[in-house]
This record gives sequence, structure tokens and C-alpha cells, in this order.
Amino acid sequence: MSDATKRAPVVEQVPEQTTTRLSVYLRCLERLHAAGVPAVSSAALAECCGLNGAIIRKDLAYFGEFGVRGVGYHVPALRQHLRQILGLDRRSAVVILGAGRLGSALAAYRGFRDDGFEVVALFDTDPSRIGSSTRDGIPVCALDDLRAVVERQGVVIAIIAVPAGAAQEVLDLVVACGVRAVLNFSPGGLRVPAGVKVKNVDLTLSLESLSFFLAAGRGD
Amino acid sequence: MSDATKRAPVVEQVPEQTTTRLSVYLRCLERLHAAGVPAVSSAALAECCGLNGAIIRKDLAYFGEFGVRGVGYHVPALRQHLRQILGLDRRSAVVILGAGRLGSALAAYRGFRDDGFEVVALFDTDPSRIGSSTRDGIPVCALDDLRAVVERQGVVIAIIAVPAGAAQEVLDLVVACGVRAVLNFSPGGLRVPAGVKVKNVDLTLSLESLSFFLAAGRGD
DNA sequence: TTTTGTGAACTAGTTCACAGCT
DNA sequence: AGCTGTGAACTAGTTCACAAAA
Repeated sequence: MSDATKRAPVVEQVPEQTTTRLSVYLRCLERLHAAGVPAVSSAALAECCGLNGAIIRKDLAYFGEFGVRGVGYHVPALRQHLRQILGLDRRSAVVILGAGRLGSALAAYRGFRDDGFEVVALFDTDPSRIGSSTRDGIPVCALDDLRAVVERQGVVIAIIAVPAGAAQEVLDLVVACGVRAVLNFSPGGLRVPAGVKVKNVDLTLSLESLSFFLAAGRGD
Repeated sequence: MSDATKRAPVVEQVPEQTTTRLSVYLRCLERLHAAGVPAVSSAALAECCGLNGAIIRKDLAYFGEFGVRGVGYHVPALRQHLRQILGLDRRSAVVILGAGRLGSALAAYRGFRDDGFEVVALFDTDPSRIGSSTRDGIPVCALDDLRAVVERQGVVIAIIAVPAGAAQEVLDLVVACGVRAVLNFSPGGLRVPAGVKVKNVDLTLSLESLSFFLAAGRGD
């Protein structure tokens, strides 16, 4: 491990927004890396993602001193550091709860695989779906099999794509099976047990936010 | 219009987070309304959505004085006010760009219709898809038809569910056709023309944020 | 008495500005 | 000379606390 990472990563106090920006920086670095750019300043990286350079330096400083004064950041090295910080340097097994349209669409989503996320199974309660496979060969299993799959495949992330009424029950189940990170697509908010991280993607909330903008007639 | 809405809605300065919370309040009010509860205090509503009562009073105060001191908020009236503020008191026509798995799944999503959002057409460039319909009878059209559909159906919101490489081009097209509110599912960020509101749902960013949590080993 | 609406205090997050390193 | 890393200043957003209304 590089000496640049010696700093204690006082992760408890890294703001959520910083972690999201790290992903954005990484995307930009992938482009620079592919283009063969050897180094980039915080100002240039900021330009590239529409941000202020100071916030980039602050964000990176939570995790170490990756920059070289007078030069900037070494692109391949910073890329590697960010991939490691974000846990993208290894495969992560994912299960999807709910094999309806949304669950199936997510199972086929290319962007996930490219980042090392591997959907190993879908789960459903509908007997007509159980036992089948997606076009990519991902099996659709009964909920009863969840624990076994999680344990055997080392599943670390669950995606919840079930109807709203079943979401809390399903969350409690995946948590009971040992999964501690959940991406939730069901609307309405869940009671989240301590020690578990749930990220909500609430499509209705997003659309209503746009609707507000239209209703308010903001033309700025 | 009720006299409670007389206040100038200085909408320019309503924080984005406030608008999202309004949707959350509305959801909670729908439940209370269905249960026949006549009035609710900011403290009770806060409890219901896991927030502080003061922020609810502040949020609502941007739009008027809806409460009654000593009593709270009249549920049916506040529900109506929020529906109007969020533009949910009328039908909104929506188009979906990209009739792949994600686009098709979104077209079938029940939660949208319940809020007055009506998906009137999907658009794609794949000739094998053009001319077909979804199971719900929503037509899949060629991009050339976009302008006509937008104008004829009064489309106000576009959902972009095309591959990343095509997203900017598609955004520019829908904006050129007069749509000013866009829900974007493609990753990577877009150049957004002035006067247009784009809400990004970046699935990769969401998963990477969970991955960070796992990599950092936060068990709090 | 109860609860709103709101100024004041507080907190979190961003930007500025510059000392210090290469 | 140029750019990072970081304390200080600033900005936005939340919570407190209480006067005023019903």
C-alpha cells in the first residue's frame, strides 16, 4: 500500500456528498486515463465536473495526500486510490429482490457489471417466475433460498424492487440474512436497522420535484 | 382559491430539499386523509416522516399560512394545497426516450399514473421496436415523431432512458421540442440549457456510494 | 392551553486565500 | 513558478425558542 494512504481514514466524518463526488471524480479520471493524460490539477478536474477546485482538494484530503504541489494529481495513481476507496477494486455480489419489470431491467443494466457489481440472483414470490432465468442466465429464485445464496455467493448488496407494500418485510429479511447495504426503489421510506446503509431511489419523488418546477413556472 | 395562498410564492428561493419534503408530507397526509384524521400538528407530521416539526413549519411557510394556531393543519385543506403546489392537481403528459428494458419498465410503473403522470409514448431508434406498443397500449414511435407528439399531447416532462452515448443528443432534442423538465437515467452528467430543469437518477453513483460504505466498513 | 410562524442560534458544507512544498 | 493542503470566512440549511394567535 502506498505511503499516501497512511493517513487514518476517519471515515465516520466523511460527508455523504463527498462520497458521491468521489465517484464523479473517478469517472472523469477514467476518461483522462483513457486519453493518456498523466497528471491533472484540482482546477482542471473541477472544470471537468463543474465544481470548485477547493472542494476536490478537501474531499481527497479526507483519505490522504495524493497530490504533488506544483504538479497536481498523478492520474493513474489517483484513479487506483479512488477505485480502492470506493471498493471497486474487487467484485461485489448483488441480489435483486423482485423479478418484475424494474428488477429485470436492473439485472440487465450494463453499468453495474462494468464497476465490478455482479447480479448473482433475482428473488420473487410469484411461482410462475421462480425457476426461470433472465436472458443473461441469472436465476430467479424463491425467497426461501435467499439466505443460502447470500452465504454461498458472499452477497454484500441487495436491490429492492418489490411493490411498496412488501418493501419493509423484504428489507428486514435481507438484513436478517446478513446484507448491510441496500438500494431501495420502493417509494415511501423504510425503518432502517442500525448498522445498515439504505440508499433510496424514489422515482415518484423525482417526478414530483420536476412537476413542482413546472407548476411554479420557473423559467430561470 | 383560498385566502391562505395569497402570500407571494417567492419560488425562486425555495430550496430544492424543501420541494422534495413537500412530496413526503403529501404522502403522509394521504394516509391521514384516508384514515379520516381531520387535523395534524407539525409535531405529529414530523414524527410521521422522521423530521423536526420546525422544518415542516418553515417549508410550508414559503407558500402561505396554512396552519391554525393551537390546532395544527387541516388535513384535507393542506393535502389540496400541496397537490396544487406540486402540480399534481392536473394530468401531466410524459414521454420516455429509449424503449429498452429500463424505458419499458418505467412506462409500466404504477406509481406515476397514480400521481397524474401519463406516459403517452416511448421513442426509440431501433426499427424493430418502432410501431409496436407496450402491454398497456403505449405506442413506441420514431424520434422523428417527437415534436408532433409533444405538441399534440401537451407533453411537459421527458424521461431519458437511452445509452450514455446518446443522452446529450436526446436531451438537446427534447429541449428543442419545447420540453423543459427532464428525468435523466443516463450516467455521467449532461450540459443543461438555461431554463430547463434536469433531475438525474444515476444508478451507478448510488451503487458506488453503497460500495464505499462497505469498503469503509462503517458499522454505525 | 396548544400550536403556529419566525427571528436568533447553531450546524454543516463550500469557497476563499495563502503558507508551504516541489 | 505553480499547485496542494488547510485554517478562516462565508453561505445555506436546520433547530431552537418564544411571541402571538386561536
